[in-house]
Amino acid sequence: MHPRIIDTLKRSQLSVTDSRKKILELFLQRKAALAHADIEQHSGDEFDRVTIYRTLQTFVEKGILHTIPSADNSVRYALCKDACTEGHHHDNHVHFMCDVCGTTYCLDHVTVPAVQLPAGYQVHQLDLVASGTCIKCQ
Amino acid sequence: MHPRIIDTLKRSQLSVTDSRKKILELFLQRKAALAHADIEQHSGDEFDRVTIYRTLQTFVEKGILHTIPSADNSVRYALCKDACTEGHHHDNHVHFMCDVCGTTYCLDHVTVPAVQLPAGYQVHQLDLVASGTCIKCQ
DNA sequence: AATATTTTGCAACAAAGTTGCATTTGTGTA
DNA sequence: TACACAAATGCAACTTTGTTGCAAAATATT
Repeated sequence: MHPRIIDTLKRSQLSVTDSRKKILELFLQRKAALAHADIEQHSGDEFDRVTIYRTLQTFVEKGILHTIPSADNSVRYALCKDACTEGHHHDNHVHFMCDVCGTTYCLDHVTVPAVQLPAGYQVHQLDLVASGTCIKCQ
Repeated sequence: MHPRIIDTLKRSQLSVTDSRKKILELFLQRKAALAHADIEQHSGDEFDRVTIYRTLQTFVEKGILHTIPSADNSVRYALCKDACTEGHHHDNHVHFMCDVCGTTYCLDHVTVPAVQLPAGYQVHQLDLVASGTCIKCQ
């Protein structure tokens, strides 16, 4: 088990349960973002579907995961950078979604450039999703 | 009926049907983006749910509408700029989603800035969604 | 007006997401 | 360690959302 798992859960004042440990481990192992369905597959029949929904929701609320918008009605989740060392951290990085293999990546080192919006729009968040062909699918 | 409706459909080689006229008119009337559910509400029991799904899909394929990604599992649709005069036109404008009233706007005059991605990622599309508080909800 | 093509509505289904509640598991404390 | 309290899980039932095939209806073509 990844050494940060327990810490991460305790820092967020969450009970340390099997499903949370397993789901968090999944995200730590794979660098890519995961949709609900991916997690359901990877965890087999180990946990109830409802538990997975609730766990994801909890993790988002606690700032452990963030959501990545998509145009295909399947929201992906990814670890918040430094979630396991510093807690919630808003950094507005770019996401990349591969049209071929479907993998979604957090490009942690590419930040969303500032955008000048018309007067009257107060921006709280900026999501930039690039899509195309990823390194592996060229 | 909006004068451009018939033209738009014919230019895309689509049969001019009641549901298509009505749905296109909805988009022409309201400036904001619409989700499937919005359309279902606004058209009452006039059309079958399936027809609405298929119409939206057709309009996207023909370049009449484009999709706007979201993090809440409800893709919005909006008229492609100049869809009714010039056909499909790729312009990568910014979208704004209001957290308060839920309205999604196309900011046609704000373009998505170029982003430098790591080598190996081939970008075909860029979607920038800003969220926060819109003019009406301040 | 007659025929060919396209679109629609229906029905049945599949997938995705939600809610309430009893049971189980985890946490803090004596 | 055992106890009591709090929190999380699993189950069942349900709602919502999206898909598919096919006959009937509407539209386009001649």
